[in-house]
Parts: sequence; C-alpha cells; structure tokens
Amino acid sequence: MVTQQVEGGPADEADLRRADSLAREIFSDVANKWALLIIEMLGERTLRFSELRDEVEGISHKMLTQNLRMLERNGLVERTVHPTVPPRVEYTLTEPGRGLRATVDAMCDWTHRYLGHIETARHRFDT
Amino acid sequence: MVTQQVEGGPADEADLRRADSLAREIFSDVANKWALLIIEMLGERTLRFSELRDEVEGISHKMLTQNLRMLERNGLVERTVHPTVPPRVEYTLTEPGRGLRATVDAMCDWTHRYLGHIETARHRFDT
DNA sequence: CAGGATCCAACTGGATACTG
DNA sequence: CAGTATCCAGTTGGATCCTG
Repeated sequence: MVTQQVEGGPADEADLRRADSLAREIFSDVANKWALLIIEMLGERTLRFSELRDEVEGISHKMLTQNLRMLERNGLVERTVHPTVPPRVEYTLTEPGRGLRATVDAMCDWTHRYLGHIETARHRFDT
Repeated sequence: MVTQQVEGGPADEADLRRADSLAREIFSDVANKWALLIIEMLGERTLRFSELRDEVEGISHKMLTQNLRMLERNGLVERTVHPTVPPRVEYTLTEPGRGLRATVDAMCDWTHRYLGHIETARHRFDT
C-alpha cells in the first residue's frame, strides 16, 4: 500500500483537495437543466431514447445524446442495447442516479411550492 | 373574482399549463451551476459582493452580477445597499431561497456520498 | 430506431475599461 | 466597492445528413 497516507500528513490535504475538485466537477456535470430534467423524467421507469426525447420537452436530439452519455459515464444511468432490428436502447437510473433523483424531486417540489412567491417577486422587480 | 374558474373547466387546464410553463422557467433559471453554487455558499450568512466572489471559486465578476440579479428578481436573495462610501452591498437568502438551499445541500451531500462510485464508473467508461 | 458527424448561427462568458 | 457597458473569442446547441 504505497499510496496510503499517514493521518494528518500533508498528502491528506492533497487528497482532500483532489476529492473537492472531483466533487466540483461532478456538480458541474450534473447541475444543468437538461441533465436534471432527464433524471427527473426517467424516475423509476425504463425509457427508450425516443420516449425520453418526447418526455423531456424541448430537448434536441444532440443534447439528449450528449447528456445521456455524460450520465452514463458518471454511472447515473444504465444503457441497455437490445440487439434487434430496428435497435432498441433503454435507459434506467442506477442506484446513485435514483439518489440524485430524490434531490431533483425536492427541487421540483420547491419550485411548485414557491410558484406564487416567485411570480409576485418578479412582478415587483420588473418595475 | 372574474378570473376565478369553475372546476374542470377548460380554463383550468389553461391555468395548469401556465403554471407548468412558469415552473419550467424557474427551473431553468435555477438549475445552473453558478446559481446553485451561489445559493450554497450564501447559506445562512450575509455576504458582500466581493466576499461572494471570493467564496464562489472561479466565478467571474460578470457571472456573479448576472446570477445575483436573476436570484434577486425571483425573490431568492435579498440585496441590501448601505449608502456609505465606499458602498457596501450585502446579500442574504430569503425564505424561499433558504428552501431551495436545503435541496442544494442535499445535492452536495449526494455528490460526496457517491464520489467513489462515480470515480470508478468514469474509469470503467473511459476504456 | 439510435446516434455519430458536420456546419454554422447564436449565445456565453471573460477581460477590460469606465462610473458613482 | 459595486456595478454597468463593451468587445470579442470560444463554446454551445440546433438543424441536417448519414450509417448500422
């Protein structure tokens, strides 16, 4: 175990910095409109590419592919290819993905709870 | 109450669509990296513009201003100007803002909980 | 059907300079 | 100090065409 570090040593701090920058990177990947909407729409279901495109209103082909690849890379969605003709590809949330989904749910709830608040705040501000 | 609608009437659906599109708009405003980081760093504190810029690592002057205006417009942060020389401007989360912050906290917790999962998923994917 | 590749218009965001 | 305005390089993202 050559890479194991002694407690309190300077390399511990290096590890912490590395973890932080990784966390930050993940946050940047995930904290974007399309990624969160995809995760929310996926929910507990298993959806095909085209179904997802219909569900996530307004998303383009390209953005959907791009975000699905990113989510797959981070292990938040699982991609299953059925070797049929025509091909059938299905996406599901993994366990980490479902964990994230819980927080997105909370964000959606929040949005609806403060809809009124926000609408009036906007009116006030826009004058 | 001229605008009040009868249950099940067609205008009810119109109202729902309006609420949905508003919710979607708010979601799009808020579901972005910088906005969420600002909310997270503000937390329970009251911070000045320059303090925020130091705390939210990597954010540019312009992005900070822009996102603060947006958050203010939506009533998530309160902006207080002290008429001194030099000027002192402070930002705090409002109650709706603190509500949103709770969900961002959850997202941050999630990030750290699955750091390892995600790192290995990435390695697997990148080969 | 899923998705890669390409083109390009539109927008983003950083740097800089300026104001109260 | 806080904030606006401007410029502009670089990125984004939509449309389109193509393949297995």
